[in-house]
Amino acid sequence: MSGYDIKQFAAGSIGHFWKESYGQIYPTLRLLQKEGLAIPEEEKNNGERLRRVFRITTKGKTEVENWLKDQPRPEPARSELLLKLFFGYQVSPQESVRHIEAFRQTMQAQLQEYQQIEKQLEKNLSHHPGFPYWIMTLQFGKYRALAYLQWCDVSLDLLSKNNPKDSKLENATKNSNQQQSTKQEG
Amino acid sequence: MSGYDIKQFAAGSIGHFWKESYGQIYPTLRLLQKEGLAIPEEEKNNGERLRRVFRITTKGKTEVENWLKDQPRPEPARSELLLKLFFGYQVSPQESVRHIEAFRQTMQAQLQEYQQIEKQLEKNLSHHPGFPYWIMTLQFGKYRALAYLQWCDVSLDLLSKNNPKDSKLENATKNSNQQQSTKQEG
DNA sequence: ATGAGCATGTAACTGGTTACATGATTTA
DNA sequence: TAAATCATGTAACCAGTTACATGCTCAT
Repeated sequence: MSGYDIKQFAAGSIGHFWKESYGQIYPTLRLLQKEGLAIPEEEKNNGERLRRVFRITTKGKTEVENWLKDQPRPEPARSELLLKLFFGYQVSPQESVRHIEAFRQTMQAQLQEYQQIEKQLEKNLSHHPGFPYWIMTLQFGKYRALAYLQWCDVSLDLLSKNNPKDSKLENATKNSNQQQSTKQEG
Repeated sequence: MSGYDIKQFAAGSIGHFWKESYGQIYPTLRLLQKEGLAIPEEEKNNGERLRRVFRITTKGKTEVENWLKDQPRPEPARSELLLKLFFGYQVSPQESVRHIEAFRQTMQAQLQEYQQIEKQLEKNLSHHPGFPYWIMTLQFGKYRALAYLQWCDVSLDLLSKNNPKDSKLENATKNSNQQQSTKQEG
């Protein structure tokens, strides 16, 4: 693939749990070449656009396999949302409510996206050997999104109990599209 | 607080979703001082150890409040676990099973830790205005851990169906402490 | 012709970790 | 007396993003 291809592929497949920028991809491609893990194909320059396509070497493949077997590093825990909620008592509770509601919407959107991708996958690639693995990564996102949605509900509840002044007002005033049930099929 | 204090406090409170290193803390403290957001107290040097204690200014406090109100940035999505699982079909399925089992253990440990912290909090700080906010951040971790545990179960199931050769062998051979039920009270 | 998309890349910067250097005090 | 912990900090490095520069091609 070319650097551009890699970016496109990543965005359309692993995009919901991994992103790469060109500033990372192009220099890395050079590095892989220098280390003999990838080789450039003959540049298809004749008439067409310049495209620097790389191909993985056998050395590169074994390197990938070893990397796949290595224990993955844990995700660095850094949630700005939780950080702001932790100190939320220092400002009005509405501020925390706002954060959680925004987060809730993001999760709801994510969940729907996952469900759509899953349908597409099932329709088009259910016989690919990668299929169960791809489904797993999607399920991961779905389980997480559902859990977060539930958490949003109990947290909003907790905050409104803690700050009963606006709870009636808010319910009457707002277009309550966050009042939807969280219960869904896994 | 001093830089050391901040590190200690962070580890013991927001530690499960935010970490800071000295390499970050000490230079930042200087920066805050230069910007008038924090001022150093008189150094308690007399007889005792050198301690550079800082205090927040009123300007600093309003800055904090504004920051608390600002929408938190979304967490950068980068899961090495999912990345390795996504390409898992390129190596033996046992490799993916290993990753998931390791992850499962981590989540189980995390869940227990959260539950312990929650008990401690309830015992000692249930009347602090911050209490509901701190509970919320803990609940976040609990909901997530439970969801991940469920995901581990269905994923291990999926992989063993997909690769039925070892499923019987494995079940008989291993000390199956991962066979525990995931069902727990939220 | 104008803008979207194809395609390459670099430079500056930001955020953050790790390793190191130093030395006092407390505890086993 | 050895190790843990208190306490300060810096330098080097690593990972990663953002903004920029360039220019072609294709569809409207």
